[in-house]
Amino acid sequence: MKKRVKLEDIAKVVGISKMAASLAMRGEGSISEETVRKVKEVASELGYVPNHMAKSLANGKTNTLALLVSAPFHDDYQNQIIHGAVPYAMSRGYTIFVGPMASPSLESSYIEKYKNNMVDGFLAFHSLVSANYRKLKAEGVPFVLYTKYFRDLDCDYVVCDDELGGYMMTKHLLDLGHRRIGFVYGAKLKRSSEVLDRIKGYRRALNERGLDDGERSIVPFHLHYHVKQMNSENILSDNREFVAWLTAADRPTALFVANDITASSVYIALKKLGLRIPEDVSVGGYEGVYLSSVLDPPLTTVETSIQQIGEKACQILIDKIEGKIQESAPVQLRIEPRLLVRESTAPIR
Amino acid sequence: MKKRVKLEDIAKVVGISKMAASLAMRGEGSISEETVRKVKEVASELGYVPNHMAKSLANGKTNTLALLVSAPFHDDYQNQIIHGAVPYAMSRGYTIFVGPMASPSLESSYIEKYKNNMVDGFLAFHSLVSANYRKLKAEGVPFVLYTKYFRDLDCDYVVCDDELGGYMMTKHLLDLGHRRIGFVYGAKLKRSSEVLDRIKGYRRALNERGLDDGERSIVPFHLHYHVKQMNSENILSDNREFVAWLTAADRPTALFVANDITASSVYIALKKLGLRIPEDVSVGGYEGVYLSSVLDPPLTTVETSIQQIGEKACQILIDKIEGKIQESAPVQLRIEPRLLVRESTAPIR
DNA sequence: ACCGGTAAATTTACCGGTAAAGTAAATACG
DNA sequence: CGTATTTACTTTACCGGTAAATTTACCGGT
Repeated sequence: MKKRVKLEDIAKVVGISKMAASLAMRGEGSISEETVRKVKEVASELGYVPNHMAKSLANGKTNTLALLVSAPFHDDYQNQIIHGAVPYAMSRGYTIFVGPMASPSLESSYIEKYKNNMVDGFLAFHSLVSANYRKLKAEGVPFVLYTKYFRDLDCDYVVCDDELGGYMMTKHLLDLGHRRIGFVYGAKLKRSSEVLDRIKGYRRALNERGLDDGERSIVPFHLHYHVKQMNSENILSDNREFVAWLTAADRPTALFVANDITASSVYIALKKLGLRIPEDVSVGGYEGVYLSSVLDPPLTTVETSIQQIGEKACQILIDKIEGKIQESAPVQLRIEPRLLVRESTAPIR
Repeated sequence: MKKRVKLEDIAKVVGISKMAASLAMRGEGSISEETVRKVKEVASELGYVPNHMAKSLANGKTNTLALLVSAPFHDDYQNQIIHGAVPYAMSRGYTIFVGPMASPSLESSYIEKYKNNMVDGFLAFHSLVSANYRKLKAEGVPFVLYTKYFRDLDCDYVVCDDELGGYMMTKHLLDLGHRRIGFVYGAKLKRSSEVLDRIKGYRRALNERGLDDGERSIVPFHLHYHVKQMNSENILSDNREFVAWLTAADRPTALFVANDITASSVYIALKKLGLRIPEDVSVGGYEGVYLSSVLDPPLTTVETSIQQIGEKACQILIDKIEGKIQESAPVQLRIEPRLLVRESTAPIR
């Protein structure tokens, strides 16, 4: 195995100092066109590849970001974030570490990596605890949250306009004639900003028609991520509140489920209860992931451009890192969602 | 912002040379217990965090791996690989770059990163071209393939025992009395090792009953990844061969679909054709991703422990990098799958 | 008192870049 | 024509570690 080619080798061939070669390669400083040409020629002849570690060590910048993703995730939400962020980052010369937060402690340990000089900043799908990020902010470490933000911490984020999305879906159901519209959320996501905002939009729409009854029509749902065998009895016994409500005389005629994957579980539960979608109950979802399109019937949902969220978040992060965004006020973006009407919602009978 | 603490700072406090501090921190060389204790104490007091870049530059090892994942992927297959690999890697002191192969050219450009001294090795879900990996092998760069391997390149890999899986599913369908069993694969995956092996198992099972009719019952299926609106007319018009076959007099009574996500599209097509699952056609899938459990009816599938594949592949890669595996013969692992019988397959009527 | 051996460090050099300051020759300016 | 400014580099020092060679001190044995 022949030794790696380094700047010095090029310099020697061209007959200049390694510093001149360095400048020539980067097109900085004042180096004659002639020399630049020669250096680049020799570099490609010798197959020169810059040593990233040396570069990073020298200028204290790694051109690397950490992308913290949620776990477990069984739809393609996080995939799409990755697909939005990574290629964009590449196009700007950055690589991305992906950190699935299999356990809460992992989140902190990823964040520790920053301290090792491994990354220049974070893209984060945060867990409930804001402490980690409060610390990052205090230390001036660049980070951008995606999909959900902290209500008690002012920082950069890119999210879907969930309040609007919540409003749109509820409006859609109201327009179909539904009056008893339930809101169902995955029990574990209880108080995430995205759920809270969707609820806000939901209640605003109800309010406009004087139908808001507070928290009463908002119920949690325990979903089964690891349904390997279809022992779907569990799905009913684990959701007594939900079942009681759906079998009551004044059961809701429509359900707005906080996200598609939860909706997929709700579908199973409704079918178990003998309720047809949409004849007996209309169901609306949120996210617009692939999953929603293969459910039977195809799920009406609020589609958010997930890839765009990933890309935008990445863009903001890099801009901040490179000082292209100066204002001290945080960048807070809300991407407008789109109502995607399919076959799981129908006029009330 | 106060300056980072470095080894020299610790050394100065303890009153030794920075080299001694370095050795003490790593527990190498011969440093007195007393000194080691003191160094570690001071280190934690001062909040010392080693500089990863400096370390890497000095010893030519980055403790970083690249994980190349496929794209687009709309189920949780790649997620599970990530979840298998990343935490395991962390536990051995490695971090992982994730590279979605949004375009074929990206694959090469990720591989180039190795040359920048950015990673010690690769975990790869390869595209069809073996050239890249042939080159890696020639250069002695460690890499482990997962899920699919090259038939024309002898290297390390961890895959599902797809021949066995194919056999198991086909046997299951035969045992249910089916005699005309079609094999359906995603048109784009045509000749990947995993599909070929599943076909091999499928044909072996058929052969045992003298039912193998060669390639005739093996048809491609064009699936719709981006079904945003449910214009599922396309799904039929894009799959004329499939439709013709399923509407013929001697249509298959069972379909073995090469993977769950394709099966989800096949479901839609079958429903469009007015064929009930499993009453009219039994359908079997492969992979056992979450998606398969929320389809209606829940899909009978061949479950492979995807996370385990990710973890194993990572383990082998790290072992190779660290020289814990010496034999020159490649490590080639086949993880045994499990038949997961749900409701999409039933005895022939 | 002399020797080899070893524990506990230290010194030197290097990994492969970059920033900052310095220099020599060419060009511009009043 | 002499000085200021550019242009095109070079030199020096440093980023924060590590490997390898070297030093120092102490030990028991003869």
